[in-house]
Amino acid sequence: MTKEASTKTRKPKRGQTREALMAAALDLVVKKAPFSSLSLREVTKRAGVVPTAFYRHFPDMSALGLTLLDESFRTLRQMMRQVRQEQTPDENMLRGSVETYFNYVRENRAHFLFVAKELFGGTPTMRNAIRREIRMFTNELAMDMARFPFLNHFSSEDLQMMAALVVNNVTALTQEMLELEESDEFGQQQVLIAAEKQLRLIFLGVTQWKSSQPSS
Amino acid sequence: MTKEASTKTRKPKRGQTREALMAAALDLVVKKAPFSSLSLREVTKRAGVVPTAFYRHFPDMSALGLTLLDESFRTLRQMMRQVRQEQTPDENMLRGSVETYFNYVRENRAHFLFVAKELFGGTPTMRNAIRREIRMFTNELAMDMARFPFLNHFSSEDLQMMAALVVNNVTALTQEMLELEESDEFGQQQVLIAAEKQLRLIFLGVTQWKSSQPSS
DNA sequence: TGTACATCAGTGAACGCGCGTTCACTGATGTAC
DNA sequence: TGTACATCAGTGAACGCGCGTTCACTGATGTAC
Repeated sequence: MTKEASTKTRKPKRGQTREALMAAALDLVVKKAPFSSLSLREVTKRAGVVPTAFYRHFPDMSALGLTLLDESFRTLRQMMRQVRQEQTPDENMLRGSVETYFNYVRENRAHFLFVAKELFGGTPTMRNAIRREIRMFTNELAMDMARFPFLNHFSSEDLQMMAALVVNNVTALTQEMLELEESDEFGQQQVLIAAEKQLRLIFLGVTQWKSSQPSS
Repeated sequence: MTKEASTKTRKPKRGQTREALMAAALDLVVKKAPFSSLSLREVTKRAGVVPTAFYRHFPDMSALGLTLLDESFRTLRQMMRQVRQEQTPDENMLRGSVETYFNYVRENRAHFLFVAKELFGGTPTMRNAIRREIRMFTNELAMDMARFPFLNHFSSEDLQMMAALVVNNVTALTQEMLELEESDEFGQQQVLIAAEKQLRLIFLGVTQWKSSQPSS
């Protein structure tokens, strides 16, 4: 009984080693190798603690990985919702969204690199978790599209297909952007311009699709 | 002098362990982990030779990797050229090419899995080699497109952009297909249908782009 | 054709190393009364 | 407020293991004459 009441003044200082471990792992992913090939010992070394300290915070490396994954997508989801709510569905929306998104990628380079490297190289658990998130984005985008008058007469299969097309391309362009040096401003600008053009072309395809398949 | 003439009856039996090593590595990539996380010892164990035998054929694992990469792309390039030469640029071409390509992916699952997993997780050397190949496909596709009357008035930047759009999507769909179980015929069929639709939509976008930007 | 020799592919023992994980420990922080 | 105790985060030694690589070796295959 007293135990339940005694949680008043707890947890103020906890968790800073935990954060150091997560930061160390992310850091190593950026400048060395995919997360799945990092060793527990090198992560703790970079975090400045002894290897055994790791177990005070995570049962094993894969738990750390899933925590990083969660962290990566939590803020991304938030950002995406914001982008989609603020905009109206025309070409200005397109330019604005693309810029907002790629700025976010640049500001969260480490997290995106982490995800990109695990998308194919990670454990099955990791890969499935990432694919689930991407599928979720695709579904949300399809649902958003369904709300727009000039799109809402498409079948849900067609909307899914279009959303997938957009997400596939943005994913590919994100990977392309991550492959560039952080300092390569010109290259990054090029990717951004290409992204806008490609999405504009898809947008045109969608309007044309509308007239060639007026209803489903 | 006699030495040069003496190469008559050489090399008939050589190289079968070398091939066993390559097959073993590919095999492990399919059912276990990305190539970059395989150990020399497990590759030799699966190939049925002692670890030191490895050095008779490759200086190290990364040399084996680059050989596998070369093998993966050599046959793919060949197939792609054939596809592109046989077809005419209309919607039938699209359906036929997509089917031919994805059949090839299914028949060469191991090689594609190998490449997909290294595309982000591999060493910088490996990643660059893969990206160079993909860029080459994009360039060839852009050049092919330039030869068609209804496309040849676009700027080369626009053609590149369109080709990149196609290649990005096919790459993403290939990864999606590889993520499915080999036995999941239904899922594979779905990806194929989605691929056709998406490319058709891009095709429509291209015709529309033509009229909205009549010349560059 | 027969013999002596060179080349080559695969062997097996041995090395030092970084790995994940266990354990008993220490000292700091929080809690009860 | 002061004291006795519990909880907790980090330590450091130790373990057995798989790793890449070295080395001297063996026996088979190919070559010269």
